Amino acid sequence: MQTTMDNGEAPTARQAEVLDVALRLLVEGGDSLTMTAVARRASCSKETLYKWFGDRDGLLTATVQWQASKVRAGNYDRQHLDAATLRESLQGFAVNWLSVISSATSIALNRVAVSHAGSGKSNLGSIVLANGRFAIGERLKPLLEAGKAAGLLAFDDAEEAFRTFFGLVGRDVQIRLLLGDPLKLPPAAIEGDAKRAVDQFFTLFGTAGSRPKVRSL
Amino acid sequence: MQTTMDNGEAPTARQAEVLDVALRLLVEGGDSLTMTAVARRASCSKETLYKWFGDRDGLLTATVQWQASKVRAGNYDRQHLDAATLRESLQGFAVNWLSVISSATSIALNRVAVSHAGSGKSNLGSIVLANGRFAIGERLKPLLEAGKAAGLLAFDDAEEAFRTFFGLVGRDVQIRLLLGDPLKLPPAAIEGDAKRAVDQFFTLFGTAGSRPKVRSL
DNA sequence: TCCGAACCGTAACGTACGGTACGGCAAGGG
DNA sequence: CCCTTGCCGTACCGTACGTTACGGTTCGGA
Repeated sequence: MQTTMDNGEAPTARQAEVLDVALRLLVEGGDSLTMTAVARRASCSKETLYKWFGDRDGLLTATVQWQASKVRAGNYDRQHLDAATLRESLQGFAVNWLSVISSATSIALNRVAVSHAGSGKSNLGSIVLANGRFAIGERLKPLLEAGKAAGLLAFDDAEEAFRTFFGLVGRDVQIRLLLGDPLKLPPAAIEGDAKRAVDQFFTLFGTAGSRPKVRSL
Repeated sequence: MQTTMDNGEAPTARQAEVLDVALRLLVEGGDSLTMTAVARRASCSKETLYKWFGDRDGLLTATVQWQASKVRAGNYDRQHLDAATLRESLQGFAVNWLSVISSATSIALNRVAVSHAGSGKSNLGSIVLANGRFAIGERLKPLLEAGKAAGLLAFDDAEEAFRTFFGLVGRDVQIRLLLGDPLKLPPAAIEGDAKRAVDQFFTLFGTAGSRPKVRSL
């Protein structure tokens, strides 16, 4: 018999319950996710954990994918694109991204994925990368291309433009949080940062018709 | 008796040898740094390790500080500052920073620091942050202030300007590398990224007299 | 020459945790 | 009613590793 979750099947309600417990333990402290702790907190037996997830890495992988499946947001594809809606969409992306990377869950998940990328004993890093950095890239690039097609943006390579946007939005936030900096990002700060980043992005890549009134902060 | 390295004293030659071994093990794989492995590779006894560093965390801390002490670069403080030298200095910073964060040593160190920041059992995160992100900030801000005083840059808050510079230079590089993305940054790419980042920075914060001829990439 | 300090090498201890085995219980199906 | 299936709870095993202990060697200084 093989484990229940080796493939891409959705977890059952009970399994989701277990994964939520795992997520909570991960947030509480990187290494407090032991099989025994999960079993106790989820009121299930270790035998069940091993049947469902194979081993500890399997549980970790399923947990990361479980969280990823919860975060996935809708794409921004509009028919009508003018400067205002483009700006608004970009700001929405920035707010969403900053909210995600500053959340306790994301920080915990990225920490464990970074650790495992170092030990090379699983591909948690790839999973987090695919559902974080690359997922948002793939969702944002069509918007950038649309902006370019509408004459609102000017760039050669959408990937490069996105990477600059990524840098303007995230700056030093993620690495500081991962390293334990007690940085606080209340909603107001996120909103302000997103607006500044989008302004700066338009300063760099906007065409004459789409420039902000006020220059960078 | 207390451990030899509880304070800020410089390690002896023999201790430096041990710390280099620890560094090498850290690079080889996050969790391959065991006390036994260090002792064997450094041809020293575990007893000595414990006498010198107290415990495993002490050894880790000393290792991180040892690496930090090797990286420290000179400040860029010139008397004469024109647009060209400012640009050159910023580019130097960017090249240096990208080289550091893409080095195997830095990646390994940041990984272990991130892990420990999650477990909260030591302050490796603070140390890495202080010698990385914040050290470069403190070294760069005087340069930015000088640029502002010389009428070459315009910004309200040097810290905010620096954070934008940080984002433009690093973009997604550090998180991708930490998560195991097989991203290659050959010297030519670093040079190109640094130039692009500085160009963009001048587009955002440069005054009329210091703007680049070519707009962003 | 003798002594002690520093250090090497190795053996040993304690523990935490991943993984397995097994007994018991409840539910559903023949 | 009985058998199977799935699961809980717990006890257990093996191992890896941090930490300690100890015997043996080198070396400098009295």
